[in-house]
Amino acid sequence: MSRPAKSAKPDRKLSNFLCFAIYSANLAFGRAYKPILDTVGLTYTQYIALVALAEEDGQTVSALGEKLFLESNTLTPILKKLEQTGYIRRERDPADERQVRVSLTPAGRKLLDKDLGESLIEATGLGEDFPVVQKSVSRLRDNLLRNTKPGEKKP
Amino acid sequence: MSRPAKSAKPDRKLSNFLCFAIYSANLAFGRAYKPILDTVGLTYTQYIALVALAEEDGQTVSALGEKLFLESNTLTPILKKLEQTGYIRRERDPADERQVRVSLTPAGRKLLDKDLGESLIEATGLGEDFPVVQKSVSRLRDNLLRNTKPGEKKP
DNA sequence: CACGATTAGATCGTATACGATATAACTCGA
DNA sequence: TCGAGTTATATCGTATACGATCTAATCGTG
Repeated sequence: MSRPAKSAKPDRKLSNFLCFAIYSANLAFGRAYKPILDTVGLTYTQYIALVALAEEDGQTVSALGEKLFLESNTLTPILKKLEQTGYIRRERDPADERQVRVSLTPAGRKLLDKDLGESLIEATGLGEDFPVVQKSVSRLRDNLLRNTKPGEKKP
Repeated sequence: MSRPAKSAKPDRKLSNFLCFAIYSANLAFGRAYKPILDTVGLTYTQYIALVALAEEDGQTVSALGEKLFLESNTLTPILKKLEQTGYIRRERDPADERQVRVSLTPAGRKLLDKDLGESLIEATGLGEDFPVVQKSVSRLRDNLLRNTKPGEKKP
């Protein structure tokens, strides 16, 4: 989607598309994190999932999915991999066998103490705009999700 | 990566991670575009590739890849799909048979005239901040790519 | 001009995303 | 309480991303 324009014919250039800016910035983050995460045997998404898990231990797959905006079809394989790597545990909730509770292992907790992304803060070159951009993009995401919920129209 | 903090122990919450904001905003864009793009039989990435192609017809795969920050391993299958769907043509350059020139078909050009993302501008809820966010995120991307080039260090 | 080095695309294997569907566990009303 | 409906997770098929590698075409240098 390109930026708003008063004129009838907006500039249909890639560089004016906000969606492309986000898309390509996401690629860039993935690449920036790769060499760092390779040292601990994690992928970008796996790392993000660990951070979400750190906020609250013993979450169900759906709860984690709500934080991450992902569902079980995507999350299950990722969590299985993280379990296999030894950073998390997955166990059925005895009180409701449908649910799977996910928790950090000591290895997982130790990993998160390292603050692996610290070195990238400077690499963004945003300086004091950092929190502003972070908030704008989060707001953008929330608005998009709310305003385009499947089958819904805005009032 | 979380936002900068003066304190020794920054808030390691998901919501403070710029990379997560970008990651999830990208998911949100993909979902927002889906119902629109479904009507013309395109995926999100395929659509972005078409827009990049519209900037200049007859580009090589690498040239397109530079605009999109993608390489042939990702781009080739996408372009083959777009050819199959009838929106582009792919042909070896007679002057250098290694290169593949990609061009829009009339159907592809017609599609791009429709301005499919227009309706999402409002859904971002950014209002007049739209171009500001677009530029900040693009800058962020460029900085990340420049400052973390494989094996390189900043001076 | 021959031949090793380089270049452009393509292919393959792995890891996400995600719609559609499957499966097992729980809920709730007749 | 029993069976229909619901819920939580998992599975499957398709489409990206991307490192590693392959192949064919071109280039460069002796």
